[in-house]
Amino acid sequence: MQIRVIPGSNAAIYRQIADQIRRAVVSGQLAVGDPLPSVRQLAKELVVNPNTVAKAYAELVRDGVLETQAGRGAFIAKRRDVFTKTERLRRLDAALDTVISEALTLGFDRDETLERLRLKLDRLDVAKP
Amino acid sequence: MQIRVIPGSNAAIYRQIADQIRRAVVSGQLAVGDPLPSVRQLAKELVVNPNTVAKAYAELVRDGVLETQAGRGAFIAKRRDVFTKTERLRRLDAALDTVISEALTLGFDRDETLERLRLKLDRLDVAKP
Amino acid sequence: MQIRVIPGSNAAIYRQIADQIRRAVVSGQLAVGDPLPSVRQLAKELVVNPNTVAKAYAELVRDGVLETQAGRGAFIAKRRDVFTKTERLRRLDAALDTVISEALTLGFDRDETLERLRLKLDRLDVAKP
Amino acid sequence: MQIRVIPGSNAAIYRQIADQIRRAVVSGQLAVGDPLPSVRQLAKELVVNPNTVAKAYAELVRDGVLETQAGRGAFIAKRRDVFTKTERLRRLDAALDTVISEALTLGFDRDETLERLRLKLDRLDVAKP
DNA sequence: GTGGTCTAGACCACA
DNA sequence: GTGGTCTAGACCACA
Repeated sequence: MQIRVIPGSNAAIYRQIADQIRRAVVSGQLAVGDPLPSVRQLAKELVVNPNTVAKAYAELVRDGVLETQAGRGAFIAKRRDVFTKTERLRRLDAALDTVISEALTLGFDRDETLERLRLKLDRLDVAKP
Repeated sequence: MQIRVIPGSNAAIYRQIADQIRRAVVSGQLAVGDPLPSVRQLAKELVVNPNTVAKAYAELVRDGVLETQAGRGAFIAKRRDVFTKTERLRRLDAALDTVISEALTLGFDRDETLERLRLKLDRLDVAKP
Repeated sequence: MQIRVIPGSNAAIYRQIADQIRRAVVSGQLAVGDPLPSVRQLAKELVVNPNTVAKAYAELVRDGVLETQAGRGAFIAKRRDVFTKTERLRRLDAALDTVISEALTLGFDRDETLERLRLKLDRLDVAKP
Repeated sequence: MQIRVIPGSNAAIYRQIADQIRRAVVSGQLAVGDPLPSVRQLAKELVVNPNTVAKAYAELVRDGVLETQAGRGAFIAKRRDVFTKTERLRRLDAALDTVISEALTLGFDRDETLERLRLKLDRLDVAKP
C-alpha cells in the first residue's frame, strides 16, 4: 500500500498516517497479519521524522489496529472491540462535529453534506464485519 | 441572537463562536447588514478572552461572512464565494475521509454513520432558508 | 500532590508519572475537576523533558482520566468507562503477567504474592465507584 | 521438560523462556544438578534466535538459578538468595503498585483484582513444593 | 501563559 | 535489523 502525507494540511502528519492505515484496513487493502513497513523505512519514504511514524503506529496499537513486536516489526492485528458503546459514540461524535464545522465553513448545507458522505461511503463498499 | 460557549467542549471557543454566527447567517437569523456586538462586548458577555472573539471575527471576515467598518463595528456581509467549487469539495472530502476512517475502525457501518450525521445535523438545524 | 520519579527504575519515566496520577485519582487524593500542574512546570520539578510529561498526560487523556484544554491546562476528568469488559480484562491480565513474572523471579510463591497484593489493596481502602 | 514460546505474546521471548525454567524449578520439575539443553539446541527447538535463549540463560545465571560449566553446559544450581528480604519486597511492591493503579483505573475493585491474580497463579501452578 | 506537533539525534531492549 | 524512550529545541494554536 502507498501512504502519502500532505505537509500543508491541517491534519497532523501522524494523524494522516494513522488514518490512511485505518482506511486500508477497513477497506480490506490490509489484512490481519500483514506486515507494515518499519518505522524507519516509512519515515524515510515519507521524509518525516521516525518519531512521527512511531507516534502513528503507537496510536494504532492502542486502538487495537496494529500489534508491534520489538525486533520483528508491526502487523495488522485481529479485529477486536476495544471501546464501550458510549466511548465509540463519543469519538464518532467528535469526528462528526469537525466535519459539520468544516461543511458549514465551506457553505455546504445539510443535504449536500449528507449526500457527499453517502457517496464516499458507497464507494468504499464496506460491510459490517 | 444569543451566542453560547461551552468551555469544556472539544471545539475551541473561537470555533464555537464562529460556527454559531455562521449558522445564524445560514438559517436567516442574521441578515445582510445586521450588526454584531463589538469584540469587547461579546467577550464580556461570554466571559472569554477578547483575543478569542477577535479571532472568530477575523476568520469570518477572511471567509467573507462579516465586514468590519472602521469605527462602526462588524456587520453581516453580502454572501460571496471565497473558494472554487472544486476546492470546496476537496476540503469537504478531506474532512469526510477522516470521519470515515474513524467511524469504520470504531465498528460503525455505513448506515449507522450516516444516521448519526443526519441526527446531529438536524439537531443543529443547519439548512439553507 | 507530590509526584516523584525514580530514574534508575525499569519503568519508563512517563509510565511512572501516569501511574502516580492514576493512583492519586483512585485513592481520592485528586478529585474531578482538580487541575494538574502544567506540563512545563511538572517537567521542571521532576527535571525531565516536557515531552515526557506530555506523553504521560496524553496517555491519561486517552484513557479518560484527564481532560486537557489548550491554553488552560489539564484537569481530572469525570470518571467514565472507556474500555469494553474484554479489553479491560486484557489490560489487567497484561499487568498481572508482569507481576507474576517479577514475583517468580524474586522467589515469592503463590500465597506470598497474593497476600502482599491483598495487604496493599487494603491499605488503599478503595471501594467500587 | 517442555518449553513453549508464544511469538505473539506481550512477554518478550527471552522472558517466556526464563519464566518457564523458573517455574519448573519452583515446582520441582527440575532439580538441582539437572542439565538444560544447550543454547543452540533449545533455540533450534523453539525456532528462535540463539541470542534470545542465551539472554534467558544469562539472566538465570545472574539470579543464581543456573550454573554453566565450561564445555559441559548449563545445570540447575543450588538455590541461593541474591537479594535481601527487604530488597525483594521493595521490588515486588513496585510491580504491585503498577498493577493496582492499572486495575483501579480500569474499574476493577479489590476483590476482582485479587481473584484474577489468584486465578492466573493457579493456572500457572506456581507453588513451593 | 497553556497543550500539541515535529525534528534531530541518542540510547536501550529485543530478535 | 526492529520498536520504545528520552532529550533538546523549535514552532504552532489557543486563551
